[in-house]
Amino acid sequence: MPSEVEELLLSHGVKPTPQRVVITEFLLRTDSHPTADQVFEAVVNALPVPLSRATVYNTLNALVQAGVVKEVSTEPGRTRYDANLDRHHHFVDVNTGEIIDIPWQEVPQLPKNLNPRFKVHGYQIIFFGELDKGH
Amino acid sequence: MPSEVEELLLSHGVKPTPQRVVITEFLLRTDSHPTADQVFEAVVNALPVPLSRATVYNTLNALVQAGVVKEVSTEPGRTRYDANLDRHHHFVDVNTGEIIDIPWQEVPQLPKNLNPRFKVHGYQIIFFGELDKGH
DNA sequence: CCGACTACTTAGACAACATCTAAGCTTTGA
DNA sequence: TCAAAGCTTAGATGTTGTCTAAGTAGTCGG
Repeated sequence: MPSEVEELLLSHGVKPTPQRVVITEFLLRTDSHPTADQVFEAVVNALPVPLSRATVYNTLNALVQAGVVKEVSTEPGRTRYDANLDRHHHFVDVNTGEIIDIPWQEVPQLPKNLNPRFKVHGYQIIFFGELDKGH
Repeated sequence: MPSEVEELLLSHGVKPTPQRVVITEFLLRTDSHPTADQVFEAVVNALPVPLSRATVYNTLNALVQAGVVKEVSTEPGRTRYDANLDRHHHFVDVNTGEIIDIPWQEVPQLPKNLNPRFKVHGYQIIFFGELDKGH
Protein backbone atom coordinates (compact mmCIF):
# COMPACT_ATOMS: atom_id res chain seq x y z
CA MET A 1 0.00 0.00 0.00
CA PRO A 2 1.59 3.25 -1.12
CA SER A 3 2.14 6.06 1.37
CA GLU A 4 0.58 9.47 0.94
CA VAL A 5 3.77 10.86 -0.50
CA GLU A 6 4.04 8.00 -2.97
CA GLU A 7 0.49 8.64 -4.06
CA LEU A 8 1.23 12.32 -4.47
CA LEU A 9 4.19 11.55 -6.70
CA LEU A 10 2.31 8.93 -8.72
CA SER A 11 -0.60 11.27 -9.26
CA HIS A 12 1.83 13.77 -10.75
CA GLY A 13 3.48 11.18 -12.97
CA VAL A 14 6.69 10.93 -10.93
CA LYS A 15 8.02 7.48 -10.11
CA PRO A 16 8.38 7.27 -6.33
CA THR A 17 11.93 6.09 -5.79
CA PRO A 18 13.26 6.10 -2.21
CA GLN A 19 15.36 9.20 -2.94
CA ARG A 20 12.43 11.10 -4.36
CA VAL A 21 10.19 10.11 -1.49
CA VAL A 22 12.49 11.33 1.27
CA ILE A 23 13.20 14.57 -0.59
CA THR A 24 9.49 15.20 -1.11
CA GLU A 25 8.68 14.30 2.49
CA PHE A 26 11.22 16.82 3.72
CA LEU A 27 9.86 19.55 1.47
CA LEU A 28 6.30 18.89 2.62
CA ARG A 29 7.35 18.95 6.27
CA THR A 30 9.22 22.24 6.23
CA ASP A 31 8.12 25.79 5.55
CA SER A 32 11.66 27.13 5.45
CA HIS A 33 11.99 27.39 1.65
CA PRO A 34 15.27 25.46 1.56
CA THR A 35 17.97 25.65 -1.11
CA ALA A 36 19.06 22.52 -2.98
CA ASP A 37 22.04 22.18 -0.68
CA GLN A 38 19.87 22.45 2.42
CA VAL A 39 17.67 19.70 1.01
CA PHE A 40 20.75 17.55 0.44
CA GLU A 41 22.00 18.07 4.01
CA ALA A 42 18.57 17.33 5.45
CA VAL A 43 18.00 14.03 3.70
CA VAL A 44 21.49 12.63 3.07
CA ASN A 45 21.35 10.59 6.28
CA ALA A 46 17.75 9.48 5.87
CA LEU A 47 18.68 6.89 3.26
CA PRO A 48 20.53 3.59 3.70
CA VAL A 49 22.50 4.33 0.53
CA PRO A 50 24.77 7.19 -0.53
CA LEU A 51 22.97 10.19 -1.98
CA SER A 52 24.40 12.24 -4.81
CA ARG A 53 23.85 15.96 -5.16
CA ALA A 54 22.99 15.31 -8.77
CA THR A 55 20.02 13.26 -7.62
CA VAL A 56 18.85 16.12 -5.43
CA TYR A 57 19.04 18.54 -8.35
CA ASN A 58 17.42 16.03 -10.72
CA THR A 59 14.63 15.36 -8.25
CA LEU A 60 13.98 19.02 -7.52
CA ASN A 61 13.79 19.78 -11.23
CA ALA A 62 11.49 16.82 -11.76
CA LEU A 63 9.23 17.94 -8.93
CA VAL A 64 9.07 21.46 -10.33
CA GLN A 65 8.34 20.11 -13.78
CA ALA A 66 5.57 17.91 -12.40
CA GLY A 67 4.07 20.74 -10.39
CA VAL A 68 4.69 19.16 -6.99
CA VAL A 69 6.83 22.04 -5.73
CA LYS A 70 7.58 25.56 -6.88
CA GLU A 71 10.79 27.48 -7.28
CA VAL A 72 11.11 30.67 -5.28
CA SER A 73 13.61 33.26 -6.41
CA THR A 74 13.88 35.98 -3.80
CA GLU A 75 17.60 36.59 -3.89
CA PRO A 76 19.86 36.29 -6.90
CA GLY A 77 22.09 33.26 -7.28
CA ARG A 78 20.23 30.65 -5.28
CA THR A 79 17.00 28.86 -5.97
CA ARG A 80 14.71 27.90 -3.14
CA TYR A 81 11.94 25.34 -3.14
CA ASP A 82 8.45 25.52 -1.74
CA ALA A 83 6.01 22.62 -1.42
CA ASN A 84 3.16 24.85 -0.27
CA LEU A 85 0.77 24.25 -3.13
CA ASP A 86 -1.88 26.66 -1.91
CA ARG A 87 -1.63 29.88 -3.85
CA HIS A 88 0.27 32.34 -1.73
CA HIS A 89 2.71 35.20 -1.77
CA HIS A 90 6.01 35.71 0.03
CA PHE A 91 7.45 38.07 2.56
CA VAL A 92 11.25 38.34 2.80
CA ASP A 93 12.95 39.68 5.91
CA VAL A 94 15.66 41.96 4.56
CA ASN A 95 17.80 41.39 7.67
CA THR A 96 17.81 37.61 7.83
CA GLY A 97 16.67 36.51 4.38
CA GLU A 98 13.92 34.47 6.01
CA ILE A 99 10.96 33.81 3.75
CA ILE A 100 7.43 33.64 5.09
CA ASP A 101 4.32 32.57 3.22
CA ILE A 102 1.48 35.05 3.00
CA PRO A 103 -1.94 33.51 2.36
CA TRP A 104 -3.41 34.38 -1.00
CA GLN A 105 -6.53 35.96 0.45
CA GLU A 106 -4.58 38.42 2.61
CA VAL A 107 -3.57 40.33 -0.50
CA PRO A 108 -5.98 41.97 -2.94
CA GLN A 109 -6.28 40.17 -6.27
CA LEU A 110 -4.69 41.81 -9.24
CA PRO A 111 -6.39 42.07 -12.62
CA LYS A 112 -4.95 39.79 -15.29
CA ASN A 113 -5.99 41.92 -18.21
CA LEU A 114 -3.74 44.88 -17.55
CA ASN A 115 -2.76 45.30 -21.14
CA PRO A 116 -4.06 43.76 -24.35
CA ARG A 117 -0.48 42.92 -25.34
CA PHE A 118 -0.08 40.54 -22.41
CA LYS A 119 -1.76 37.23 -21.84
CA VAL A 120 -1.07 36.88 -18.14
CA HIS A 121 -0.85 33.36 -16.78
CA GLY A 122 -0.11 34.35 -13.23
CA TYR A 123 1.88 36.63 -11.04
CA GLN A 124 4.16 36.54 -8.06
CA ILE A 125 4.37 39.13 -5.33
CA ILE A 126 7.33 39.38 -3.01
CA PHE A 127 7.13 41.79 -0.09
CA PHE A 128 10.37 43.03 1.41
CA GLY A 129 10.65 44.38 4.91
CA GLU A 130 11.37 43.64 8.52
CA LEU A 131 9.79 41.06 10.74
CA ASP A 132 8.55 42.39 14.07
CA LYS A 133 9.82 39.80 16.53
CA GLY A 134 7.66 41.32 19.28
CA HIS A 135 4.51 39.82 17.82
CA MET B 1 31.86 70.35 -17.97
CA PRO B 2 30.53 67.02 -16.79
CA SER B 3 28.10 65.06 -18.95
CA GLU B 4 24.64 64.13 -17.78
CA VAL B 5 25.74 60.64 -16.87
CA GLU B 6 28.69 61.99 -14.91
CA GLU B 7 26.36 64.29 -13.02
CA LEU B 8 24.03 61.39 -12.31
CA LEU B 9 26.88 59.35 -10.87
CA LEU B 10 28.28 62.26 -8.87
CA SER B 11 24.87 63.05 -7.42
CA HIS B 12 24.72 59.48 -6.16
CA GLY B 13 28.19 59.56 -4.68
CA VAL B 14 29.80 57.41 -7.39
CA LYS B 15 33.07 58.57 -8.92
CA PRO B 16 32.56 58.76 -12.67
CA THR B 17 35.44 56.74 -14.09
CA PRO B 18 35.39 56.00 -17.83
CA GLN B 19 34.39 52.38 -17.17
CA ARG B 20 31.52 53.38 -14.93
CA VAL B 21 30.33 56.01 -17.38
CA VAL B 22 30.09 53.67 -20.37
CA ILE B 23 28.41 50.97 -18.29
CA THR B 24 25.87 53.43 -16.93
CA GLU B 25 25.28 54.93 -20.37
CA PHE B 26 24.53 51.51 -21.76
CA LEU B 27 22.12 50.68 -18.95
CA LEU B 28 20.28 53.96 -19.40
CA ARG B 29 20.01 53.45 -23.14
CA THR B 30 18.55 49.94 -23.06
CA ASP B 31 15.33 48.53 -21.69
CA SER B 32 16.41 44.91 -22.18
CA HIS B 33 17.28 44.18 -18.53
CA PRO B 34 20.72 42.80 -19.38
CA THR B 35 22.76 40.34 -17.36
CA ALA B 36 26.25 41.24 -16.16
CA ASP B 37 27.73 39.33 -19.07
CA GLN B 38 25.54 41.11 -21.58
CA VAL B 39 26.71 44.41 -20.13
CA PHE B 40 30.30 43.29 -20.50
CA GLU B 41 29.82 42.30 -24.14
CA ALA B 42 28.05 45.55 -24.91
CA VAL B 43 30.68 47.90 -23.53
CA VAL B 44 33.96 46.00 -23.83
CA ASN B 45 34.70 47.64 -27.17
CA ALA B 46 33.56 51.09 -26.15
CA LEU B 47 36.72 51.75 -24.17
CA PRO B 48 40.26 52.38 -25.40
CA VAL B 49 41.58 50.12 -22.64
CA PRO B 50 40.93 46.49 -21.71
CA LEU B 51 37.88 45.91 -19.55
CA SER B 52 37.78 43.26 -16.85
CA ARG B 53 34.66 41.36 -15.94
CA ALA B 54 35.50 42.13 -12.34
CA THR B 55 35.06 45.82 -13.09
CA VAL B 56 31.65 45.16 -14.59
CA TYR B 57 30.56 43.26 -11.50
CA ASN B 58 32.09 45.86 -9.18
CA THR B 59 30.41 48.68 -11.07
CA LEU B 60 27.03 47.00 -11.18
CA ASN B 61 27.19 46.35 -7.45
CA ALA B 62 28.26 49.94 -6.83
CA LEU B 63 25.40 51.26 -8.96
CA VAL B 64 22.89 49.08 -7.11
CA GLN B 65 24.33 50.19 -3.78
CA ALA B 66 24.10 53.83 -4.82
CA GLY B 67 20.55 53.43 -6.09
CA VAL B 68 21.36 54.22 -9.72
CA VAL B 69 20.06 50.88 -11.00
CA LYS B 70 18.06 48.00 -9.58
CA GLU B 71 18.55 44.27 -9.63
CA VAL B 72 15.81 42.22 -11.24
CA SER B 73 15.53 38.55 -10.35
CA THR B 74 13.00 36.90 -12.63
CA GLU B 75 14.76 33.60 -13.20
CA PRO B 76 17.01 31.78 -10.78
CA GLY B 77 20.76 31.85 -11.27
CA ARG B 78 21.23 35.10 -13.12
CA THR B 79 20.84 38.67 -12.03
CA ARG B 80 19.58 41.31 -14.42
CA TYR B 81 19.94 45.06 -14.16
CA ASP B 82 17.42 47.80 -14.75
CA ALA B 83 18.14 51.52 -14.93
CA ASN B 84 14.47 52.45 -15.11
CA LEU B 85 14.19 54.37 -11.86
CA ASP B 86 10.48 55.04 -12.14
CA ARG B 87 8.59 52.65 -9.92
CA HIS B 88 7.33 49.85 -12.08
CA HIS B 89 6.54 46.18 -12.27
CA HIS B 90 7.69 43.49 -14.68
CA PHE B 91 6.14 41.14 -17.17
CA VAL B 92 8.10 38.06 -18.22
CA ASP B 93 7.35 36.25 -21.45
CA VAL B 94 7.48 32.57 -20.51
CA ASN B 95 8.46 31.60 -24.06
CA THR B 96 11.36 33.96 -24.64
CA GLY B 97 12.34 35.16 -21.17
CA GLU B 98 11.91 38.71 -22.39
CA ILE B 99 11.21 41.20 -19.60
CA ILE B 100 8.97 44.18 -20.15
CA ASP B 101 8.37 47.06 -17.77
CA ILE B 102 4.84 47.73 -16.61
CA PRO B 103 4.16 51.27 -15.41
CA TRP B 104 3.42 51.52 -11.72
CA GLN B 105 0.02 53.11 -12.22
CA GLU B 106 -1.24 50.30 -14.46
CA VAL B 107 -1.42 47.98 -11.46
CA PRO B 108 -3.51 48.60 -8.35
CA GLN B 109 -1.54 49.59 -5.28
CA LEU B 110 -1.21 46.99 -2.57
CA PRO B 111 -1.64 47.79 1.10
CA LYS B 112 1.58 47.77 3.12
CA ASN B 113 -0.01 46.91 6.44
CA LEU B 114 -1.17 43.42 5.59
CA ASN B 115 -0.12 41.95 8.87
CA PRO B 116 1.07 43.56 12.14
CA ARG B 117 4.05 41.16 12.18
CA PHE B 118 5.46 42.66 9.00
CA LYS B 119 6.93 46.09 8.48
CA VAL B 120 6.78 46.19 4.69
CA HIS B 121 9.34 48.39 2.94
CA GLY B 122 8.19 47.60 -0.55
CA TYR B 123 7.10 44.91 -2.90
CA GLN B 124 7.82 43.53 -6.31
CA ILE B 125 5.33 42.06 -8.72
CA ILE B 126 6.33 39.85 -11.60
CA PHE B 127 3.68 38.82 -14.10
CA PHE B 128 4.26 35.68 -16.14
CA GLY B 129 2.58 35.01 -19.43
CA GLU B 130 2.74 35.31 -23.16
CA LEU B 131 3.32 38.35 -25.25
CA ASP B 132 0.81 38.84 -28.03
CA LYS B 133 2.99 39.70 -31.01
CA GLY B 134 -0.08 40.73 -33.01
CA HIS B 135 -0.42 43.99 -31.09
C1' DC C 1 56.44 69.71 -8.55
C1' DC C 2 56.86 65.61 -5.19
C1' DG C 3 55.61 61.96 -2.45
C1' DA C 4 52.14 59.46 -0.21
C1' DC C 5 47.55 58.16 0.22
C1' DT C 6 43.31 56.54 -1.56
C1' DA C 7 40.50 54.57 -4.83
C1' DC C 8 40.01 52.08 -9.06
C1' DT C 9 41.10 48.52 -12.55
C1' DT C 10 43.19 44.35 -14.31
C1' DA C 11 44.03 39.31 -15.03
C1' DG C 12 43.49 35.32 -13.26
C1' DA C 13 42.56 32.36 -9.30
C1' DC C 14 38.91 30.91 -6.64
C1' DA C 15 34.21 29.83 -4.86
C1' DA C 16 29.31 28.64 -5.12
C1' DC C 17 25.66 26.76 -7.55
C1' DA C 18 24.06 23.77 -11.02
C1' DT C 19 24.38 20.48 -14.97
C1' DC C 20 26.47 16.85 -17.61
C1' DT C 21 28.74 12.31 -18.44
C1' DA C 22 29.76 7.61 -18.12
C1' DA C 23 29.09 3.68 -15.65
C1' DG C 24 26.40 0.74 -12.88
C1' DC C 25 22.03 -0.63 -10.79
C1' DT C 26 16.72 -1.57 -10.67
C1' DT C 27 12.63 -2.31 -12.44
C1' DT C 28 9.58 -3.88 -15.91
C1' DG C 29 7.76 -6.76 -19.16
C1' DA C 30 8.10 -10.06 -22.88
C1' DT D 1 16.01 -15.01 -18.38
C1' DC D 2 16.95 -11.33 -21.08
C1' DA D 3 16.66 -6.67 -22.96
C1' DA D 4 15.17 -2.06 -22.64
C1' DA D 5 14.21 1.95 -20.09
C1' DG D 6 14.84 4.76 -16.36
C1' DC D 7 17.22 6.09 -12.08
C1' DT D 8 21.37 7.00 -9.24
C1' DT D 9 26.22 7.62 -8.43
C1' DA D 10 30.80 10.01 -8.39
C1' DG D 11 33.16 13.17 -10.37
C1' DA D 12 34.06 16.25 -14.29
C1' DT D 13 32.46 20.27 -16.30
C1' DG D 14 29.96 24.66 -16.96
C1' DT D 15 28.22 29.18 -15.34
C1' DT D 16 27.92 33.00 -12.53
C1' DG D 17 30.00 35.87 -9.44
C1' DT D 18 33.78 37.19 -5.91
C1' DC D 19 38.50 37.63 -4.29
C1' DT D 20 43.49 38.63 -4.57
C1' DA D 21 47.67 40.75 -5.80
C1' DA D 22 49.73 43.94 -8.59
C1' DG D 23 49.68 47.98 -11.07
C1' DT D 24 47.70 52.69 -12.28
C1' DA D 25 45.48 57.11 -11.86
C1' DG D 26 43.77 60.90 -9.28
C1' DT D 27 44.22 63.97 -4.98
C1' DC D 28 46.18 66.61 -1.54
C1' DG D 29 49.52 68.59 1.65
C1' DG D 30 53.90 70.20 1.58
